[in-house]
Amino acid sequence: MAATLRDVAALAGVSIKTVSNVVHDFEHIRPATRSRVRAAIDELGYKPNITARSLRSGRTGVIGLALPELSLSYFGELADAVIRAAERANLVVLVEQTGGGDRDREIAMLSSARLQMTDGLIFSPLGMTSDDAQLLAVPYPLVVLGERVFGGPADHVTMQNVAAARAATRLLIDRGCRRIAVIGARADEAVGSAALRLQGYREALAEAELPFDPELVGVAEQWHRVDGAEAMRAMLATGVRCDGVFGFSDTLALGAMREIQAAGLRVPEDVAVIGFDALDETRFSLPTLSTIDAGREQIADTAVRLLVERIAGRSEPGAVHFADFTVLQRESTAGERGPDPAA
Amino acid sequence: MAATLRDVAALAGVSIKTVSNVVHDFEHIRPATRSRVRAAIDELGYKPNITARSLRSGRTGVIGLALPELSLSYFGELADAVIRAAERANLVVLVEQTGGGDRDREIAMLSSARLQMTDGLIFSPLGMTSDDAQLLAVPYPLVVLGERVFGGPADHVTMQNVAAARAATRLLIDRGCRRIAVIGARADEAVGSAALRLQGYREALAEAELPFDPELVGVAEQWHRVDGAEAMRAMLATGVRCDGVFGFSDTLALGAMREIQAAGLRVPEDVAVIGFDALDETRFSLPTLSTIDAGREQIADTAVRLLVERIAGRSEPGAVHFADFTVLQRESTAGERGPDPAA
DNA sequence: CGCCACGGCTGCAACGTTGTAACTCACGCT
DNA sequence: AGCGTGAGTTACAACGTTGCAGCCGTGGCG
Repeated sequence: MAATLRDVAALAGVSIKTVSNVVHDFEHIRPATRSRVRAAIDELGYKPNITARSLRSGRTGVIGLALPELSLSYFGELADAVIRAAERANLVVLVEQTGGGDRDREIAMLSSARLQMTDGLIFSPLGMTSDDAQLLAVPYPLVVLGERVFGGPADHVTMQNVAAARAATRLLIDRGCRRIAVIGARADEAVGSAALRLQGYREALAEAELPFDPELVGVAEQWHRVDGAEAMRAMLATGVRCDGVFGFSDTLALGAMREIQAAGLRVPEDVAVIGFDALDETRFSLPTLSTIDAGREQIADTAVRLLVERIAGRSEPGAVHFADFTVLQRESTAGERGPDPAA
Repeated sequence: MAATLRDVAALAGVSIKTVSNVVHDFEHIRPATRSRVRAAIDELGYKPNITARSLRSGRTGVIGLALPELSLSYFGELADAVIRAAERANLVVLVEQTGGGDRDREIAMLSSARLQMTDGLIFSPLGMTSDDAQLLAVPYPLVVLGERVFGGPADHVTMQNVAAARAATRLLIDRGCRRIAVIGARADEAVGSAALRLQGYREALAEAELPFDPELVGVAEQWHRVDGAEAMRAMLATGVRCDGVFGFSDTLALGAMREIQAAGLRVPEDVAVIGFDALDETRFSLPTLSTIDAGREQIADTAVRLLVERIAGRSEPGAVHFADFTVLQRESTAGERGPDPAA
């Protein structure tokens, strides 16, 4: 059995509370008493019982992180960042998976008994919509990530999807691309990353006075690599030609790039490609993939900071925070494209 | 404030203990009482306080998972599998990162106060060695994963590295490869994945009576994609020729494959490539990458099962469990290679 | 008829910690 | 001498739960 305050107190010949005071570096303790207690602590190898402390204080020092799937690189990298940010705040992270966009599981997670021992939750939904916003009125501190649910009663940390997508598209336009395909649109989606990035794409086209061609919109309900490949293959098969591709995620872009190359086209000479997310692996594809760093580290830091503030009871929830983004120019959009000979 | 047993008891006009009995589906309760208590529970929205229950019972229902980095795909997928396996056992997972092979951090993790509220730990070290085995004698249930520490006093779940590496090499040999390079050896390593996989490689060569050529051993201390690319580039730069490459991990193999293609060689026609780990993304590379599924799901299931047994106090620790492996034959090793014209 | 068994329920103590109030000195001031 | 002050320490209660012993009443059995 592990030693308790009582054991230490008995050995040191003081009261339990004095030992507790020593553990907490309380000021008014005689040096002699302090060292006697310290010795007893060392001798018994005493470690405070966190569970008892939690019961007493109402805090566990644990925060929950609910996200779709760790095996998706984006969420693996996000969890990495959240855990590191939490560690800096002396918190530890309990990770739950909701599956890839399973709305019911996401909603169930919000009232899961498994989260009881958590001081608060960072929640990244993929299946809920703004219609479900009122479900975010939970009786514990909550910070929501992502683009699925807006207008809820919780703090919200998100990225500048429209502006970042506009910048990505603009990069292709500046490089000389005139027929730019997107990969990753969702058929029935009004909110969410896909809709916002599509909006940014259209804004960039409009700014450059380029026409919007529905044939250049590749639909992909899931955003795995295979989905990007299939969408690209389908587009190429219909004979639609493009000189630039904007993948709404890096995995989509990498899948699409594979199909472009398999079709005998060169990247970036024939088709330039840019992704979104700045996954580590984009630095090592062939060619290296240009992408958007939408501020994942900053999102993790901000989410943890907001959650800590909410746990401490400071500030009112409901604010929306946008992270900064960066365009990462790599090989897949390198070079300058001359005037289009076919135009 | 959340409702407690006391509140429910007062509302239902029964004792606290009766409410507790209802919550726990205790048998001998009059239906009338039961429904009255149930109604009070619903009215107040009572949820048991897990922290208090933990203090009383000594169990938290939380297990720890300590691994190097979630942003490495292998560990992201491992964590995914562990969390799913834990969920089936009604456990929730607290994830800690030790960094990529930081021995001191790994050792510190074993006695971290942050794990106090955990019933046990699944630990995947990357920097420790068998010299540190006695450090695994911790006063809580522990299951160790991986190839770094053998002979410790904890349960151990691992993969059949030697046999699986032999099978991977054998696949290349059967395909007709005669000069097979490996990527991912570590200079100073006696134990660990690299050493074991190198041993399997050498056994397969010996079986086929092929010579072992040190020039074909590519060193890579880290196993990111960039390390595989660099090792391969270095080997190609020295003029060493090979017709097959066995990457000790999928990321290494994918990095190596990129360099092979960048050098103007075709995969699999000029050089066949096989990896190790069966990462999801190997299904979507160009060409798709043959690899070894070393039994990640089974490892996660077994680790959770053993930990549960140890928490329950059943069985003595110290056993080593080996997962089954599968060879996944894909495009990167497709086709039959004729007799080597240069031979 | 007396006793036991048992269904149905209650009260108390305990898990290990911490906040609050209070106690005991020693000291210095009036 | 009497009193306030504050350092050093302690006792007690409480956080919300569950195990245990035990209470009361009813019905069956010898």
